[in-house]
Amino acid sequence: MNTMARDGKGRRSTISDVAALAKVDRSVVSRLINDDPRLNIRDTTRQRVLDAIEMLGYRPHAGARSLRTARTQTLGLLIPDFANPVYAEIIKGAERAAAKVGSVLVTGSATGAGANTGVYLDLLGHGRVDGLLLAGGTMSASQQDELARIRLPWLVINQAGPGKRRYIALDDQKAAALAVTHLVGLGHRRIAHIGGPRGSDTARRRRNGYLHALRQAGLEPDPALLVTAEYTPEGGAKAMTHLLQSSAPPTAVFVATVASAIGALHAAYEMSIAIPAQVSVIAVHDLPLAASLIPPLTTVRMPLQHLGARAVEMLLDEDPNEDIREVVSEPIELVVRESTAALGAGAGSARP
Amino acid sequence: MNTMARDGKGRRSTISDVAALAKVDRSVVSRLINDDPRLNIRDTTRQRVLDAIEMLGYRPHAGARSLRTARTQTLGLLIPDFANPVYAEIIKGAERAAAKVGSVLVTGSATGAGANTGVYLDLLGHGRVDGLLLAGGTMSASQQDELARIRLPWLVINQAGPGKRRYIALDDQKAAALAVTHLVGLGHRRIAHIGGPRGSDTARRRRNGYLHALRQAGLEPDPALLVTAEYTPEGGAKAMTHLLQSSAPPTAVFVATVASAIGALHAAYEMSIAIPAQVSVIAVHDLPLAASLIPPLTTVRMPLQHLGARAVEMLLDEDPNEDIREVVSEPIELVVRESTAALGAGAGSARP
DNA sequence: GATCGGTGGTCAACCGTTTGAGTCAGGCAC
DNA sequence: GTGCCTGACTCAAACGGTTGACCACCGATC
Repeated sequence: MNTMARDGKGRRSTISDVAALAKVDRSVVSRLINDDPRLNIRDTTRQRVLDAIEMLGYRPHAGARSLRTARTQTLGLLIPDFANPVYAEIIKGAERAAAKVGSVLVTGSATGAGANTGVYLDLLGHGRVDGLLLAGGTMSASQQDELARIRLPWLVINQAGPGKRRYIALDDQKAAALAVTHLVGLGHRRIAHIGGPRGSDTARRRRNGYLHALRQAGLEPDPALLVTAEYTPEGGAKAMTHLLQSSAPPTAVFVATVASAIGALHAAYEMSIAIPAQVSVIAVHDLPLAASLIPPLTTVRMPLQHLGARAVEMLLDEDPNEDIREVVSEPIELVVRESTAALGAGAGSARP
Repeated sequence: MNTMARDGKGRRSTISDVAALAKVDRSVVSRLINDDPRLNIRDTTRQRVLDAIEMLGYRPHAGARSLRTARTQTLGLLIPDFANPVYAEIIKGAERAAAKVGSVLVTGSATGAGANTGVYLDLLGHGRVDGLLLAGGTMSASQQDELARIRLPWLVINQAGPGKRRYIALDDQKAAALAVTHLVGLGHRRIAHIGGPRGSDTARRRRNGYLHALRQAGLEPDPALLVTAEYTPEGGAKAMTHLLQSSAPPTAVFVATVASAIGALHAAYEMSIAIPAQVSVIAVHDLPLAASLIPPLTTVRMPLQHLGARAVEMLLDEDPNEDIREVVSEPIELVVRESTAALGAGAGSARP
């Protein structure tokens, strides 16, 4: 009997197929696969059911289940671009945290949907995920309202500030201060900043941290040393070229992210300017890549995986109607490699 | 009336709430949002319904819908690791293709699930996605059987070979031949290969292409010049160091992927070996990053975005019970930058 | 010999949508 | 006046699981 559901090209088998084959009620099958403690079952019966499941290749239908239970065991993460390696780290942490609570994390990028977050909000909006994480990018107030209206728990990653209601962010200001202080400690006075794009919240905070740390060190920021760039190698290269061509170039550069730093190093190479002999370079985010650049890049390590994991936890634990504002400050630490050197160490420290 | 569903902290609004508020039957609402051609509706009624939807912030419940229609408008993509930038390109292409047919692509990585693909098969298995794309990694025959049993359309990206039943892959053999031929054309005879990890299918095909192209050029492959490495900078660095320390080092190296090439360039830098003056380096995959390496990396460009897009199309178009074997060979082309040079061009072409 | 408490299940309502089939009022042809 | 059509809806049965309530049987207890 029931071979139709087993080997036909036809429909997938359902819980009723399993129940019929095992000669029990559907509810027994359901309680068994969910280990419902209210289930009392003979070992022989249990085995019959398990055999039937195996024989039919039965998997519960996620839609039906979520319809009844109002839970999907799925979390969504929306990022602007998979090509930015920073997100790979955040995703890794978030996936692990999700797995720990028996959920699966699915990630999508705004590029695919024509940079239109709205499309994803529609598609993921209701009954597909239990919560939505929004990383990077920019979020308008109306988009926040929209999210709240949908009654979906949500959390923004790395966008802080007074206009935001539910976020978790890294302490970018501290990271910037750490970088600038390192350069100052090496004797640098003309310290430039290749910041992130306008509108980016992390860029704003790192820039503030840079300005603040300079002043703390008794240095007056020079507007000519403050430029912006996309978070890409191309952006970083353009900005670095601009800085190095100026009449009074910096002796050290604090780059807002490692992707831009790759371009910055490359621009210096193209102009035959030795790093760190002539110019020191330091960047935020200690990605695996950083150690393999030429020269190995001095960075400020940020707890990206932790950020992703913590975001998942808060999304699930906190009341979806309350505001969330959390800033992660630990551990943020300097990783000194070969792209920074003391001012005036001169060509002596340059590689041949 | 019905304020409960609108502004209470309570449940999300359903199609019934909308119908009640607009004083029509649920079916009218349903047909309206799906533009069912069988719907005849007065303009005033239509507006009432639209207003009710807007007022309640109504979104259809994806689970209920997929339960009824047996479609989710969602496709899943499983990759081994988000840190590998090759996948960023594939994802981009796949997302765009999915969006074009009104679906959303969600991506997950095996790392999050403890490297256990099985977990994802369970979670995504049934009723959550309309089809599953599996990229990279390795797939056993039993896993293929499992997928077939679940009756979910699936397709493997970049794993070809006789044991595989449903795949789409790039012509890695051609890419390898292009690389080797370029090096041979520059006069190189001792050409090494830093291949991908054992078990990787792309690695196997690139290695075969390398061996075949060498023989085509009348060169006998030297086993000492054939090493393997993980698809990471660290892996590439280790392999390169090994090659360069040998008593008879190569004059050119064909690296299986750009991530490893980053490490290879770095290893040469650490050993003060000039690229390309002393050793030429070429790699597969022309990622944006390649142009920003030091020196800019000569690569073989592969249509990664096209691969992702085509995978989505085939997943949806082809009969899920038939085998699929497609190899994409066009466009695959050489991108010459500065990491390769003619044999014996000597230190003259090296940068200061 | 009626009652009690497990044990090992069964029954049926419900979750939110979709969709084939049916209803009903009004207009038109004959 | 009857029949037929059409426009504008309404009705109700699925879809596949979950879960609180219920039941039949059996051995033990009072």
